[in-house]
Amino acid sequence: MGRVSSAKEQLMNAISELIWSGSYGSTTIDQICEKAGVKKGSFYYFFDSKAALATAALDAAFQKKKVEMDALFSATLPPLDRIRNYCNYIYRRQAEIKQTHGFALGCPLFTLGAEVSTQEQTLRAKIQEILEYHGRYFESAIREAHAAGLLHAPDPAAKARILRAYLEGLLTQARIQNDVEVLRELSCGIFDLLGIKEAEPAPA
Amino acid sequence: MGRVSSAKEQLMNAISELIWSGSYGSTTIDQICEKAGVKKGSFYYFFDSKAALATAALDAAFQKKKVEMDALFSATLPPLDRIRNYCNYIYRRQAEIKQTHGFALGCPLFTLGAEVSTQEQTLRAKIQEILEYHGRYFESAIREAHAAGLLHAPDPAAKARILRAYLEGLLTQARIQNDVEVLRELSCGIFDLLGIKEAEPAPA
DNA sequence: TTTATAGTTGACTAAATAGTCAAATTGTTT
DNA sequence: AAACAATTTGACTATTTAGTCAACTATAAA
Repeated sequence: MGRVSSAKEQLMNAISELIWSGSYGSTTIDQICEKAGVKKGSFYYFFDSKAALATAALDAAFQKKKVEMDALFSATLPPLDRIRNYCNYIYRRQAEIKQTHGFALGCPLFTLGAEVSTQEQTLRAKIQEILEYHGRYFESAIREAHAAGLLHAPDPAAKARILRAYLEGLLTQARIQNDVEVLRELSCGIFDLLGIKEAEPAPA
Repeated sequence: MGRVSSAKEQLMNAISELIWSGSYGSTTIDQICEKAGVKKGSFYYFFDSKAALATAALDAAFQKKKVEMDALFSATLPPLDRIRNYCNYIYRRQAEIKQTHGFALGCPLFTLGAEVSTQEQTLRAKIQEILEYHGRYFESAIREAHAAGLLHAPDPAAKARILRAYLEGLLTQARIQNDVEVLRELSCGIFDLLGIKEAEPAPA
């Protein structure tokens, strides 16, 4: 009952875009509302603050992303292929972003986390939660690869953390240098870290 | 002639602290001035903008840091010891920061770079310059280690980039999780990436 | 078609923020 | 000690920003 609205979704999309292409601190509520085509009164009808909206937006974005991740890390694939898949996916995606936005934007979660982690604790907690979730895809693939004797990783969780540090570091380098090409090294480095020889770089 | 002043230095120290412990976007000129014990008029007497001050501050901070870096990567040390040195230094330093600030702050350059790279191009350029400079310490150590047959790295520059991506990724993880302990894995991961077996974690 | 409910609007206030400037002050040089 | 140049100051303006609210509107259900 009552009228229905897409304002919530509009606002979440708007803040995601603005933070990713700029930063959390530099996006104002007015900007968000304008981009969303929603008046400020409606903003405050749905959300208490910018931080609350951002938190909700992260959740919503991850629900969408999860579908893609599940496909890339599908259990039907050999475990190392899942990781390779994901590396290539990241390169392609960032190249696409650079094409459309003019900037290599890196990982929205990690960038935002680095910015707000000392200031917005609920946001920080949400980001940490999602990042950990991402880690599980790696952990599972590594565990399976280890069991299959494809590599030596007695502590898959630790290995996954290392891999993700490298991955996020490289993505952030891409953002800072505004250069997607640094991501060509992604899969090489990952397989280096896994102790596996793998010559071919990401396809162009 | 005329009077002398420490306001410039005060302002540079203040903005460095504030950005590191918070973020670029959330530190205001008023805050900077207050922390520096300097009136806003003086701020604008010395600097055109927050971005200009930040750029100057990065330069100044790096001049100081360089002395430490030169010592840690001293040519008198075996090349792999330099890298191990630096890893341990980072862990100790971050632990110290967490002690005094209550937060693991990570790398100020990387965090700032991630935040502003799409918005403040002169800042971005300066950050990139300094980060590249840091990379040279690694590159040189790796080249020397390779020449000495301590590891296999035919492209030391590429290897250095990979190492630094991992290093910065891990530091940023420490910031996001507000947990220094993730840095225990730093040297293990680094030596993994270098293709060297090394069991012992960072000392407590 | 009424009614209750969910959502929208714009006009408003208060506070924070960036940026300016003429006058005052202080240290250096002669 | 006079003159000069470098720095400081506080009081100012203009803008941006967050946040509020009562009146209004659309829709689903009764």
